[in-house]
Order: sequence, then structure tokens, then C-alpha cells
Amino acid sequence: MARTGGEKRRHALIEEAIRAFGREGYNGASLDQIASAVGIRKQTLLYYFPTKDALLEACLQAAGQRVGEEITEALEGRETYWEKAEAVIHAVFGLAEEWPEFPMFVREAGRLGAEGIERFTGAIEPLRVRAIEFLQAGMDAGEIRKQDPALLLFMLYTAVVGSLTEASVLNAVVGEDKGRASLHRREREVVAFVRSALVPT
Amino acid sequence: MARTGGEKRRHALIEEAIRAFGREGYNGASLDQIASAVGIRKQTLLYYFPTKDALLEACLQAAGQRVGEEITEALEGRETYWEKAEAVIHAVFGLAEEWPEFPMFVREAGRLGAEGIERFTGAIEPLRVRAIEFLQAGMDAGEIRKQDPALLLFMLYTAVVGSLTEASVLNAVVGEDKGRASLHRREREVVAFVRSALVPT
DNA sequence: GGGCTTGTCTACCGAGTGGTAGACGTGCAT
DNA sequence: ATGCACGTCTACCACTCGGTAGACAAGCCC
Repeated sequence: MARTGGEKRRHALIEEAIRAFGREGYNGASLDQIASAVGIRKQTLLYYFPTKDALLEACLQAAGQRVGEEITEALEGRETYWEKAEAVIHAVFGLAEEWPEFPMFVREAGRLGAEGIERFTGAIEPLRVRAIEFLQAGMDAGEIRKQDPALLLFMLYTAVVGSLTEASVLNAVVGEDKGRASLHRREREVVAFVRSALVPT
Repeated sequence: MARTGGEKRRHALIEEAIRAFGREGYNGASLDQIASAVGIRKQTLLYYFPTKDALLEACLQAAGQRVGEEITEALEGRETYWEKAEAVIHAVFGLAEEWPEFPMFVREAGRLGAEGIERFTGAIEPLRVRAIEFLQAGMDAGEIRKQDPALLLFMLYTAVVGSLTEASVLNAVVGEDKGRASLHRREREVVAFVRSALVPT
């Protein structure tokens, strides 16, 4: 009916698809569901993305780009090692607050195998390199405990993503979880946790 | 054809279902697939578990029981704070080594919402209480950095489960991952990470 | 030997999935 | 005015899924 034009539709579909994939998982989400949430029929969605897999790839790329921008922006003007680390964590938590399905989508991307996550990390590759150099420099300067920087980066990733995605576990363990206040408490906890993991002995 | 008897079949089905749910996710795994992997037809599976959901619940309970036994056994005879913590991590990593889909299944359980994970943690409840008391005692004794013990337990959970389930991410970040040697290296890294997170300032 | 429970099967169904074929209308370029 | 690419739709297909109905066979109890 109304021709909303191409690029806007595309963006809306990707955003909704990330929500759906994050909430229901790749297999659990259906094209019908995603399309009608945007107000169009499934066949129109398939006009933009010829297959479900193509839609997923577009989502992965968009997600990578988004998180890349967010982190890059957060890093601007930060000087000390600790300011930088904290800024990144804060940026990711902020993204999760405004877009709760986002971390779940990233985790789902990891579940789908190497091809999937590589599409995502590909858009972040420069950041990854930068992060590893950052950690290595910190170790050389004696500001960070000496260890394998890549594995440390991985541990930091799991700590942040885990504390964002395992909310139901948190609920079962802590007994209370809902709401923004809890998210902020978790952020403080992650920050403290990471800080003490980075500090040299 | 051959009547293999009840309880053994049941166990085999649960074990295979945990594998399938862990690998493909709840939605992605099909009853047909699970049944024929055990050598029977789907309808026979439905004789043991009337619905897919019933099968899932049985898996959750079994998984909880298994991990509970594993940890309880690992804790026997451990005395110091650090021995205990390390023993638990080692036990979980050992379980993951012999049964790679197990951590993935636990994570999937968390994704399915509160009802799911509670079925699982229900079987571990005593251990949870024990762990929190343990952490609290450690803090009181000045052996562990002071903080909210429940949140700390949650952080430990995400660190361990994350480092076991996000293998594809690790691969993308580190560049190499396969094999038993890598799992052991990751275990050492988690142990070091946790240790430094626990140490009081 | 005859019923009864237990286990396994074949056959089938309704719903939902990802994807194809193609009609139709609107606006821009010529 | 006409042609054509773009966007959206209806109709449909092949397939898979979870689940039902019911036949059937083997062991057990009496």
C-alpha cells in the first residue's frame, strides 16, 4: 500500500529481527512474526532479505557495527587504563538497557557456530586488536596482571555478556532482579569484579 | 521389537535429549531426531514423556542432580577456601570435558525463562545455600574481598559457564581453540581469574 | 490359557515453517 | 503517455513439527 521506501524498512526489519532472534532464538523466531511486527507481510520481508539466513547475516553485521560505534564513542577522551575499561563496560550496559534483546542476540550468534560470530566480530576486528594491544601495554607497564591478553579479553567478554544474559539465573540465585536498579547494581559488580581481576598481585 | 526395559531407556533418552537441546537449542531439536539417535521411533519416546516439555523437565531435573552430585563429591575432604573453590571449578570443567553439550544445555535452560532454570537450580538449592554461606564466611574471615555474596556467586557462575559455552567466540578472539589442551588452558585461566577476583585488596 | 500391563510400532493429522510464483499498483524517467 | 523498476500483496507449496489413535507383540499373574 503505502510505499515507505527501501532503506528505512530495511533498518526497521533488522532491528525487529535482532529483537526476535534474541528473545526466541534463531530457530524459534519466525519470519511471519518479524514481518508483521513491522507491519508488513512475510513475502515483503523476503523481498528485502531473500532467505532467513540472509536476514541473520544482515543482523550480525548491523549488530557488530552498532556495538563498534558505541564502544568507539565511549573511548573518546579516556586516558587511563581504568577509565578506558570502565567506559567500555558502561557503554555495553547502556546499550543493553535501551535494547534488552541485544546481548541475547549476541549470545545466540555465538551459539550458531563460528560462521555466525565471525560475521559479528568482523565488524569489530579493529576494536579487538586495539583491546589486545591495550591489555598488553597495560601488562608491560605493570598496571595489569601479566597473563595471555587474548584469553583475558575472552574472560572479560564472558563476564560482561554473561551478567547481561543470564538474568533468569541471577533471579534464581539472588532472589530479586527486575528493573533498572538491578541492572546498575550488576554493572557496579562487574566493574568491581573486573577491576580486581586486572589488578596485578 | 526387543523390549529393553523401562528405566534404562528413560535414562538414555534423557541423556540424548540433553545433548540435542544443548547442541540445537530447545526449539531446534526435534523429537524424531532424539528418538532415532537412541534407536527408537518418536512415538515410543512420547510413550515415556507425553510431551516435549515433559522431556525437557526431566532433563532439567537430571542435569541438576548430576551437577549436584559432581560438585558434592568434589568438595569432599577439601579444607581451605581456595581448595574448595578450585575443586568446584575443576569438577565442572571435568563434566564439560566428558559431556560437551552439558554446559550448553544449562545455558539454554536459562534462556527458556525462570520456570526452566528453577527446575534446574531446585536440585542444587542446598549447594547454593552452602556456597553463599561459604562466601560469606570467607568474607567475615577476611579471606575473600567483601561484597554481596549472592552477586559474587552469580559472577562466578557466568565466568565458568561462559568460558565453557562461548567457545566459538573464544575461537574468533584467540584464533585457536580446539581440543582438550585448550580446555585445560581455559580452566587455568578461569581459576586465575576467579582467584584474583576473590582476593581481598 | 486368558487377561493385563508394558513397550514398540504404523498411520495419520493440524498447525506452522521457509520459500516460490506471480499479479498489481505507484511513481519516476524518457 | 509509456515503460519500467520498486514495493507490496495474495495464493500456494513442500516440508517438518508435536501430538493422537490404535494395532500388536511379549512377558507376567492367576
